[in-house]
Amino acid sequence: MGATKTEHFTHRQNHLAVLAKALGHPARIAIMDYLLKADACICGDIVNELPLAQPTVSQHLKELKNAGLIKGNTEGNSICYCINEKAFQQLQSWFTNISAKTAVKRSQCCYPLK
Amino acid sequence: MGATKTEHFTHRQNHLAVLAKALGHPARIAIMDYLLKADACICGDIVNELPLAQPTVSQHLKELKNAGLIKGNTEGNSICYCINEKAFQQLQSWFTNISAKTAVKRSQCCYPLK
DNA sequence: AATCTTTATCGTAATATTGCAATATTAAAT
DNA sequence: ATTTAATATTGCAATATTACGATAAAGATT
Repeated sequence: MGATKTEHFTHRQNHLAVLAKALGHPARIAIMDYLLKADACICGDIVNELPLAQPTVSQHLKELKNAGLIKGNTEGNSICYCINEKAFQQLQSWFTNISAKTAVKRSQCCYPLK
Repeated sequence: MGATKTEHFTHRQNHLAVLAKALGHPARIAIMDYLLKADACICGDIVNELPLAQPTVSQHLKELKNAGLIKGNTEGNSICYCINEKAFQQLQSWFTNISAKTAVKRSQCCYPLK
């Protein structure tokens, strides 16, 4: 026991979970924030922006990259990172779907007068 | 070591991470899917819908509830669940923000000809 | 070539998550 | 009051994550 039973779920469910899981750490949210804040992609100084040791940041970047949320481009001896729009579109379309559906049943759901 | 260093990040970053983390498991995506699929909130039969033992499902529901993503309403000896729209709006607005910003710099970012 | 800079990997300790059997709890039904 | 049904909690084993020091790798600089 202990390992997630991915085989019981759909490919889509597993994929959404992988994306969400990758964003499920404040350091990785902070990385995304930083990539967004900048006007262009970020080359090199992500480590200095975070309150974590370099190996830890490297590990977080790797996880975001494995999930497909960011792209990295070697530029000399440093690496330029930016957000991978496509992965975010998948998440966003799911959220849009949820918002649309919950809006429909908002009034009738869960806390009726009874 | 081993524990997430939440104190180094902003409240907003930690909160977004909590929401994303709660969605970072296929069983919990499946629960959300099921709550969405139904026309109204779901009373009672979530356990039967998932390929996991009852205590495991109960635990996943608890995590979604703790994160604020779903609401549970006791109805006799069963519980009615539905999605908490507000929590999703926070995530969605973040994603919308990301999409808008990445669209702007799409062409200039990360894989220049060079 | 030696050195510096940047990023990755290894190893490891601390902590968290996942899953479930067993058991408890709570309310309905008999 | 017992029994039944639905959900929660406890306890525990297996596995995963987090963090970082030490070290490696790869390109830039001198």
